[in-house]
Amino acid sequence: MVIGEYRVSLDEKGRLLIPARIRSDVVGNLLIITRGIDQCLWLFPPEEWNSISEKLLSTTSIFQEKARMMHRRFIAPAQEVEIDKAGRIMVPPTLREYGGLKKDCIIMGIMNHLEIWDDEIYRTYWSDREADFQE
Amino acid sequence: MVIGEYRVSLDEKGRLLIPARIRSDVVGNLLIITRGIDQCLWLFPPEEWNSISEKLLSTTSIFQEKARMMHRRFIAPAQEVEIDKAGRIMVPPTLREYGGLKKDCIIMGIMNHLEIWDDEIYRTYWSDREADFQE
DNA sequence: AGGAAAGTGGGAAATTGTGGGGAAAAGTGG
DNA sequence: CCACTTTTCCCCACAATTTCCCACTTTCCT
Repeated sequence: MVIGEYRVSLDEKGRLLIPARIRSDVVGNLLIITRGIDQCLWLFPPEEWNSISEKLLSTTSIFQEKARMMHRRFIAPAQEVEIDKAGRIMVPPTLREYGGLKKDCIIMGIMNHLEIWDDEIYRTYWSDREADFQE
Repeated sequence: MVIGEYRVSLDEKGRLLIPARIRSDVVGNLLIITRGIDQCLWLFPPEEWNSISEKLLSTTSIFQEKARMMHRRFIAPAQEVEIDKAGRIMVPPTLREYGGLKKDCIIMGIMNHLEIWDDEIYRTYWSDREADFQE
C-alpha cells in the first residue's frame, strides 16, 4: 500500500535512497528488484514476488519458446536487495544499465510495487504519451 | 532458488567466474553443463539434471528419430564441471564454441538452472524479440 | 530554536574477482 | 616406447569491489 512519487539520486557507489515515506510502508528490509516494462525497474516485496514468479514458472517449461522469453525477461534479472541502515538500496549494475539510470531518478509507489525511473527517461516517456493521453 | 543476471568474462584459460551471489545458492561444487536452446549454455545442479535426463531417456528409444535428436542435442554434450576454489568453472571447448562465447558473457540464474550467454549474442537475442515482446 | 529524524558521503576491513606460475596429466608424433 | 608439446589442475598473490560502519549535514516538527 505504497503511493507517492519522489525525486531521488544515485550516489557514486550505486546506492539509492528509498524515501522515508515509502520505507515506512515496506514491511521487511528486503525487496526484489527486476526489469519492468518501459525501461524502468520494478521492486516487489518478497511475498508479492513469490506469487508472481511462481505463476510464471509453474505453468511453463524451458522447452517452450515463450516461457523462456518470460523467464529471461523477468525472472533472470531479478535480484534481492536489502535496505541498509541508512535506508538505501544498492541497484545492481545490470539493472542500473537496463533502467538507463544516471544520477537523477524518480521512485514511485504504485500500491503493491515500486518503480524506479531515470528522470530524463521518465520525462520522455510522458512527453511521448501526453499527446495520445489527450483523448 | 537462484536468480540474478551478471556480467562475467572468460579468461584466456577458458575459465569463467560464477559470481558469489549465484555461488552461494548452488548446493555442492558440481554442475552439469550442456547445450541450451537459443545458443546459450545450460547449467543444472546434478539432481535437477538427473531428473531431466531420466525423463528424456526413459520415455524414448534410439529407434525414434525425435528421441535420437534429443539425446544428441542435450544428453551427449553434457559434462560435469567443478567450481574451483576461486569460484570459477572451466567451460569445455566444444560448449564454449557452441555458445559462441568470446570474452564478455552474461550468466543468469533462472530458479533451478543457470544460463550462460555470449554478451553480444544475448543482445541480438533481445533485439530480435523486443518487438514481439510488447504484447 | 532545539531536538529528532532523514539524507549524504566516505573510510576501512572483508570479501570477491583476476591473473598467472608451475607441476601434473593428457595428447601427439616419430 | 619414448620424447616432446599442449592442456589441465592447483595454488598463490594481488586488484577490485562490496559491505559495514560512522560522522556529518539537512530537513522536519513542535
